[in-house]
Amino acid sequence: MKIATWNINGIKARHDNVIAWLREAQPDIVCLQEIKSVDEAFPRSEIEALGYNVETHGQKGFNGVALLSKLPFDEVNRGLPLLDGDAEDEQARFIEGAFTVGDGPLRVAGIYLPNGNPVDSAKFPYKLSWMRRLEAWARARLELEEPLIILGDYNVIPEPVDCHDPRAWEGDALFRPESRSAFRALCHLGFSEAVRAATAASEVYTFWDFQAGAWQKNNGIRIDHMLLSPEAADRLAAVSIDKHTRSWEKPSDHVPVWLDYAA
DNA sequence: ATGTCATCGCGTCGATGA
Repeated sequence: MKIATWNINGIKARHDNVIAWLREAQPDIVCLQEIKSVDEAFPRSEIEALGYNVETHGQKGFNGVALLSKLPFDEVNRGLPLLDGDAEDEQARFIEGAFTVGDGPLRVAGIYLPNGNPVDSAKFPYKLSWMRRLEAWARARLELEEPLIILGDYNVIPEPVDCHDPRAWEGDALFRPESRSAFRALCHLGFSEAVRAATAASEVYTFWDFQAGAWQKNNGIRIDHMLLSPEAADRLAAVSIDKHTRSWEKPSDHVPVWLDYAA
């Protein structure tokens, strides 16, 4: 079965592209980020008509995540738990679904990790604290020893090979040592990162900026990731990036990334 | 590193976020 992530950069602007891609790619489970919509404004019934169960965690104007699944949801959780001392978090960036695949469980968490720029603002510490929360949550989930996939827009460029021009990203929140180190710490809990489990190739990107002809110059970055628990990694059969959607009319700046999971 | 894009607000552009 096909499990995918896509930062669509607004469901209102991307409505037709999302429907077209669902019809074309036929994914079984999809995590969408940046729906930029409240739950009531999400085109739920239209996507249900394509055979999906739909769960959203939206907010007005910004952020917002959704889970679409051809399998029924056994459980849905919205929002990443806080740690002791954390302030309330109003931002909709996390949704988790539990499913039954064959006779076993599968957990899928869709995340939209904070961008963190500019680094001299409160946004950067918010990013790092969000990553600490994600690590704590993931650590607890791993104790279940179940197939778990955490996928979405991580807003982290893991290594220099994951961007066209590393020097241009020096100092950026996506490439700061603190961000990369927190991402590595998460992986080192025991996750396999699907794209790098499949290939060591360079110029493998998932995002191209709208500005300065980034797409035409292939000036991209790899920031949309899929992390698999050991139980899920055992079933990883293939990985792919739907790069062609970046040249569609009115594209998102991100493209869908997906894996084939042996059911 | 900015040649862009999406959204909101009550306004037909500016602020904000990425």
